[in-house]
Amino acid sequence: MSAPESSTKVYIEIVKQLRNMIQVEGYQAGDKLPSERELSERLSVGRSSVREAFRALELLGLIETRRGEGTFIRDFRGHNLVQLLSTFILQDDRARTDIKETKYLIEWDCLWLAAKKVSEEELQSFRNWAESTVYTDDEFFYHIILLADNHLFMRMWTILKDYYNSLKFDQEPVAKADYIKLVDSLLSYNEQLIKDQYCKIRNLSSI
Amino acid sequence: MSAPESSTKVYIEIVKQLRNMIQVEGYQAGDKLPSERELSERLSVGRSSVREAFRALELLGLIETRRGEGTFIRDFRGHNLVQLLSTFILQDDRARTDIKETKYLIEWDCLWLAAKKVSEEELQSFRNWAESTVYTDDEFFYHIILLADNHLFMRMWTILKDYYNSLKFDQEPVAKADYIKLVDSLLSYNEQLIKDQYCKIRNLSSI
DNA sequence: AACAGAAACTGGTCTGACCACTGTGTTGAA
DNA sequence: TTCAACACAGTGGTCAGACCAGTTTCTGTT
Repeated sequence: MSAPESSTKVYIEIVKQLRNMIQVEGYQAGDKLPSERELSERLSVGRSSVREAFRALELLGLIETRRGEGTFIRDFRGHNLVQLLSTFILQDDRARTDIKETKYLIEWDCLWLAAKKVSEEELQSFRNWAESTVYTDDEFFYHIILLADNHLFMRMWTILKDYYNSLKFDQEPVAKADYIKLVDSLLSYNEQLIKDQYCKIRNLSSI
Repeated sequence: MSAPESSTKVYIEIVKQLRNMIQVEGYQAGDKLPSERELSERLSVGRSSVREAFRALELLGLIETRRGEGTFIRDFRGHNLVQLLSTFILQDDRARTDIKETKYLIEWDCLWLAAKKVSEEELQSFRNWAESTVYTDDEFFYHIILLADNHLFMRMWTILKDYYNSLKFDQEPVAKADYIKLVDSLLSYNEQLIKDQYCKIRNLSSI
C-alpha cells in the first residue's frame, strides 16, 4: 500500500476502502465481503492490518465474521453500541437526568408524528391491540414509534430505552387504562389531550 | 487467558476488561491506559489481540493511540461515527426525510427546553450575541442547544447536523432578523410564538 | 446417486521481528 | 553550572509466518 500521507494508519485506510467498496459495489446486509487474505493481497497490506479494520467494524456491529465461513455485512442494530458507549460517555450524574429528559421528548415527538401520519384505521387497529394484549411499557411505546414511521427515531429510541432501563429508575407501573386513554387521545387528534395524557403516564408537569 | 465460554472472541473479552478497568479505576479523559505489551502480559493474551481491541475502541473515537507515547482515553466526540455509520445505515431514500424530520424535532425540543430552563439574563446575553455577531445557521442552533443544557441532545444534534449537511439539502439562507425574532419569542416565554417562529425559519407548516 | 474423506477455503490467536516516535537520563564541552 | 548531543528504554505501527479450528467444496468409492 502506498505510504500514507499525513500518517494515516493503515487500518483506517482499509476501513475507508471497505466503505467505498461497499458503496460502489452495492453490498447489502447478508452479503459476504472478500476474505482477509484476499483483501490483504488486493490492498498490499498485512493480514493483521486487515483484521484490525474488520475488528473495528465488527465491534460497531456493522459486520460479522464467522470462522470457516467469512465476513458478512450486518443489518445494523444500535444495541451493541449502547453497552459500549454507556461506559465511556454518560458517567456523570447528569446522565440520568439527560437520559430521562431525552427519552421522554423523543417519545413525545413520536406521538406527535404518529398523530400526524397515521390513519384512523391504523389507530383503531392499534387500539384493538392495546385492549386485547398484555404488554410492557416498552412494548407499547415501541408500537407508537413504529406508527411514527421514522427509522432514525426508532434507532435513537431503542438505544435510549436500553440505556434508560439499565439505569433502573424507580418507575410505577402504568395502568393499562391510561395507555388506552393515550391511544384515544391520538384518535381525537387533539394535541393538548395527547400531551396531557402522556404527561400523566410519565408523571410530568409539562412537555 | 482462560478458555472463552460460548466462544467469545478474545478481543471482545479484552474490550470488556478494559471497560471494567476504566470504570473500577475511574479513568478520565486524557488518562493513559496501560501499554499494549503490559496488557498482553497482564491478561495473558497475544499483543495482536490487544491491538485488535484497541483498534476497535479507537475507531469508535473512545481512545486514541499515539506512536511512542501510549494509549489515552478520549473526550468522546460523535463526529467520528457519523462518517462511518452513514455509509452503512442510512442508505435508503427514507434517510433524507427522516434526518430532516428528526433534526427539526430535536431543535424544537431544545428550544422548548431552553425556554423552560434559561434565565432572562442568559437569554438577553444570547440576544446580544445574536445581534452583534455574524453566524451560520449551525452556529446559531449550537447556542440554542447549549442553552437547553442536555449533553445527550447536544451529541445527537451534532451527529444529525453533520449528516444533514453531508446530504446537501437546498436551503435558503435565513435572514438574521428571523433568528433575532426567535430569540425574542424565547424571551416572551410564549410556546406558540416560539413554535411559529421556528416553523418560519425551517419552512414548516407545523411542529 | 450417496457417502466418506481429503483438500481448500475461511477466520482466530499468537509469536517474533523490525521500524519509527517520544521521553528520560547521562555525558562531555563550553 | 548550563546546554546540546547521544544513548537507551519505553511506546505504538506494520508485517510475516505458524498453527489451530470451523466450514465448504471436491474427489473417489460403493
